[in-house]
Amino acid sequence: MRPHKLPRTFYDRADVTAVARDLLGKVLATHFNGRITAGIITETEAYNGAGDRASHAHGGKVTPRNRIMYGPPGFAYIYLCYGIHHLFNVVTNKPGVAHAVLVRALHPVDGVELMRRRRNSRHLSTGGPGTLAQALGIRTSHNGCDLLGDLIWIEDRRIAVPDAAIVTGPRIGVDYAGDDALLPYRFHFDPRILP
DNA sequence: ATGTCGATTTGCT
DNA sequence: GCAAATCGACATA
Repeated sequence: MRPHKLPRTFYDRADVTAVARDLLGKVLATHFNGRITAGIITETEAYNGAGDRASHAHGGKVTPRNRIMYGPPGFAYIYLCYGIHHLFNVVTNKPGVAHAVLVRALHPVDGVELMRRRRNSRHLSTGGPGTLAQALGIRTSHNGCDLLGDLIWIEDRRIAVPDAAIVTGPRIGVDYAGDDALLPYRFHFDPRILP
């Protein structure tokens, strides 16, 4: 059975926090050099574009780095953080509206051995935004990748995450954003509830 | 041209 | 618990 990729309409929504919540339980997959690695999304954060002081697009500013966020929904925004970590985001909403969802953590399901090798670590950890990108082989060169293409996609495997299992809270590492740092834009759940 | 800081992780003290 | 790693964006000169 071919992967059931999320349609463009999934990403083309006005409420970026709704997309962030609905991404929990979906499966993020990469297919590089004939090898597939994938994991269930367990943690996300919404970034609400121009009006959000924590967003790279705050105030509507455009740079070579963040311009992909202003494009159509369903594309990958990948940037380098602290000079080292490749952070993976999903662009949402209409062109011109720079909404994005940061994928912060995964529960590995496919290609676990390859993920471990990429991490070059004894323990496979995909519990942070930088480590999950490394485990999936995602790099800044994949910035702008179409999530309905064959390199990186997100699929629906009908894994239900009940509202009661979801914890909502303020985003991580955005203390500089003033009041916006307090917004409940972070969504996560404990992967131990999974079958 | 130079300096500071960031949507972080790791290893060493 | 702290600092190194190290690049893009921005402020200051």
